Amino acid sequence: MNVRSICLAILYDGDATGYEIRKLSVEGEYSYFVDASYGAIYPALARLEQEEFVTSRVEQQDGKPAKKIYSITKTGRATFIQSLFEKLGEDEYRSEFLLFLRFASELPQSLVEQRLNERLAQIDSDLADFDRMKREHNHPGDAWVIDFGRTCMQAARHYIEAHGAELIALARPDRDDAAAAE
Amino acid sequence: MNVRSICLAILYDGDATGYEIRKLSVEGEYSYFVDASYGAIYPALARLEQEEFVTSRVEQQDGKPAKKIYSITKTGRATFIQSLFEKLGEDEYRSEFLLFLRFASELPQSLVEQRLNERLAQIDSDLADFDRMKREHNHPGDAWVIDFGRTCMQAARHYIEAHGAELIALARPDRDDAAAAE
DNA sequence: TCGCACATGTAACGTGTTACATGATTAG
DNA sequence: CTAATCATGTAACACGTTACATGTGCGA
Repeated sequence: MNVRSICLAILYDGDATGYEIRKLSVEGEYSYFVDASYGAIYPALARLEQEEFVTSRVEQQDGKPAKKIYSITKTGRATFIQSLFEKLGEDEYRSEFLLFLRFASELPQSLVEQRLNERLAQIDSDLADFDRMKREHNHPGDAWVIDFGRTCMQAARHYIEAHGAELIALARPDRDDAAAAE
Repeated sequence: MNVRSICLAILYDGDATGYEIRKLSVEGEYSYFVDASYGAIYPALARLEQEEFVTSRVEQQDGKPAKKIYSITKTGRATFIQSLFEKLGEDEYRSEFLLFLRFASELPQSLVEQRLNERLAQIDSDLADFDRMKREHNHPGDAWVIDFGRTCMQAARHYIEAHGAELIALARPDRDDAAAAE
């Protein structure tokens, strides 16, 4: 799933600027699919425009810099939907958190406990995000996908709450942390 | 989480060759943390050896090419554990599958249904993998992490089984698929 | 007045992938 | 006899990030 596809997916639901696309993909609803920077988005949009998958118009604003608003074309829509017919790339999950937990037995209890608590807080904040998104969602499939995410997150939360203590018990008593680092 | 760290994490549990590390990270237990290729692993190991975080010895084999077996050093161990004390990178989840489902309303029902079934099959195969891994696990934290993964996957599975039909209902009746691509 | 939000864009850089070179053995 | 597995390594390439350039207006 490259930056090009993400631009098309976002523009599918409505016009946007490069600036807005980046925001959506880093902080917003799309952050669960991608995480793209300006250096990737602006060139991608320029190329998409050349290929006539999107068009742009410039809008002057007083005080603020001019905006370059992109719209998806009919060809762009067709190409994007067509790409969904092709074999999907595999989902990928990369978790430094889980790698950390795997080594709980080599780490001080206090650190393991802290990381577990941080994760619970993170999940709660994500869950709140999902609720906000669900209120704002516009696309018909959104609600389903959001609830899917919520279900998985809640399962993770419950597991940590039910079994966190077992992991902490595995870790090193706190005086030992100098030994662990040695 | 770069390739260097993964090499250290794998070598932490025992000696391995570059070939074996790649296998573990693509097909094996580590595939849930990374997915590294030869072109990344071999240079990383060479650099780690220069920095004295690992050592290597060559083992001749009859019939097969010679192996270069890497071992982690004391410094390597300490450095790796120390890196776990530092602030963790965020988990990342990238799912083409969810992006696809988001656009269910633009796609033919048969395709949505097929993808949902493929996913169920994929989850079952992952679940079976987890069971195998749990039998083979050597590291104390492994069992916890594996059960965590299993819990999340099972939640995903149940959600798809319980709510898949709602998504299919949202999709386009099958005659319509030419229109969707247009 | 400091820094942030808005807004676009480029150049240097980092990191990892794909494809190739090499070559014996074994299973189908 | 073909393909896969074992095994290491490199070079070309793709893709994306970080940092910078540029400039205004607003809130703390």
